[in-house]
Order: sequence, then C-alpha cells, then structure tokens
Amino acid sequence: MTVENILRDYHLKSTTCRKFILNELLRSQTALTEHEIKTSFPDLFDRVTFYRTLKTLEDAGVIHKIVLQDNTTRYAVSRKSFHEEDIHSHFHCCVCNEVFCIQSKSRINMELPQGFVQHRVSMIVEGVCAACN
Amino acid sequence: MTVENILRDYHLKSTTCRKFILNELLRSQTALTEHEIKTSFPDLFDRVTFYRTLKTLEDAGVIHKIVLQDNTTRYAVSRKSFHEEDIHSHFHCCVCNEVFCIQSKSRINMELPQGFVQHRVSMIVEGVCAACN
DNA sequence: GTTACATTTGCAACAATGTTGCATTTGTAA
DNA sequence: TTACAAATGCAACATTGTTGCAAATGTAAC
Repeated sequence: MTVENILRDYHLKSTTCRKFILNELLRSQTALTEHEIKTSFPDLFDRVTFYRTLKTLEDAGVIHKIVLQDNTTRYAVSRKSFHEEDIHSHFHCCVCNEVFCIQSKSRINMELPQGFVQHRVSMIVEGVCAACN
Repeated sequence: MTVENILRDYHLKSTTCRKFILNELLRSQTALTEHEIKTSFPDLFDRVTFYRTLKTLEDAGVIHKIVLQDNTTRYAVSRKSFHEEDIHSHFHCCVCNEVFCIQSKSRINMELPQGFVQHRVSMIVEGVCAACN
C-alpha cells in the first residue's frame, strides 16, 4: 500500500506534506512527536502547514493523535480494523520513552457512578517495553 | 480537615498561594483547570507562582494532574485511600466538559505484547455525566 | 498538454501555556 | 525577635498551536 493510494482511498489530495508525514509515520513502529516526524528534514515545511496537515489527516481518520500525561502529543497511523467502541490504548515506555499502539482488544470492567454513561475510553499504560526489559 | 492541617501533614509551609489553591480544589466536586482555580481572584498571584505552587503540591502528593486528550490540564485533590498500583481513572463529560475522579476500583483485563511490563495505567472515560443525562 | 479553480502552502503575527534566573518577601523554628 | 531557607514577583524566554491572507499547487475537465 503506497502513501498515494492511502491518500486516494481517503479522498485526499496527494500533496508533498501529506505524503511526507504519512510516509514517516508508516515507517515507524511507534507513535511519533511532531519533532520526530520532522527529524530527517526539519525545515522542509512551515510549522503552520505541518499542524494543518496533521489536523487534516486526523480529521479524515488516516492518523490519530495521542496526548500523554506528560503533555506531549504523538501521532500514529490508524489501522482500519479498529472500531469506534474499541478502547483506544497506548503503551508508554518510561525507559526509552517510546509510545506503542496496543493492538489487542482490551476489555474493561468499569464501575461508573450512577447516571454516568460511557462513550469512549482512552487508556495509557505506562511501563517498560520488551526492548528495554 | 482544614487546609492548614493538610499542608502541615505533608510538611509544607502554609503559604497564601498554597492555601488558596488547595481551598479552591477542595470546594470543587470536579477537577479544575488553572484558569478555573483562579476565577474568583484572577490576578491574586503571579502566573509563575501559580505554576510552581501547583508543581509543589503535585510533587508532595497533595494534588494530582490530569491531562485530557484535548490537551487541557486539570488538577484535583488526591484522596489518600488511592494506592500507586490502582488505576488512575477520570471521567470527562463531553456535554458540560467537567472532569470527575472515578473513585471505584476499576479492574482491567489487559493483553500486552510479550515482554511488556505494566506499571501504571491512566484512563480517561469520555461520556455524559449524571447531571447532563 | 492546457486551463480553471478549489485547495494547500508559506509568511507574519498572535495566543496560550509553561519555564528560568534573580532579587525581594515571607513563614517558621530557634 | 531574629535568622534563614523557602516562596514569591518580575522580566524575559521557550514551546506549542492558531488565524488571516496572498501565493503556489494538485487535479479534474477540456
């Protein structure tokens, strides 16, 4: 699946910035920060273009954003197999600081106070990844 | 339990800013943003003092910080009954935008990839709270 | 291949959030 | 009351993200 094909599938124009970001995210096994996506060519695009492109890709559902408890934001390609009602979970390794999307379906046994209705759950697991263990 | 007693328990000096923040957080049923804590007296303290005081209270374990997926940061008083290994879960109402600490012990059935070790889990449940339902 | 036109991009300027260094003030233990 | 570490205010800076507008670009139709 080429970057161009993915963009066409989502009815998005095949622009340089979109192709670049998508390519970097596809190459990576982990979720990347804005800074990390840019590392190979830091000034290839204006910061504004970068933010707008990330938002376009996110709104279209090509990628998704992950906000960690340390306030850093990361992005990863969305895999089509995920359903809206699935739990959106990520693993944050506190040694190498990498973030992984957790593919396995996690089930939660939540006790909410009366009257509270659950829509979506986002979960961040902190710990040590296989490589750092 | 007065604000002064709480601060003494944690071996913290009883300063105006600490007392103010702690008081506002104790009065609230929900987690508050920096802005919300300040609403009654917006310019009572310098922004720097505010940030430093929040950090002091957080480091001491009096309060805790919650970062939502929309990148906003909120603070709430920590209840001593919580243990480190407990899941830190919060409810974010998408109607009134309030954030509640979830007191009930939630158990999670996580399937992590091999070699991954779980330390702490932070979970944000999005949905509709009892008042908005 | 050209053309036309909406969309995307770059630039400038701004806004929100958070940090650092340093001088002054304040809380508290002695 | 005093002494001193700790907390505060101020100025300046850093990072992250946004808005308006003019110029450049992608693509569908010709």
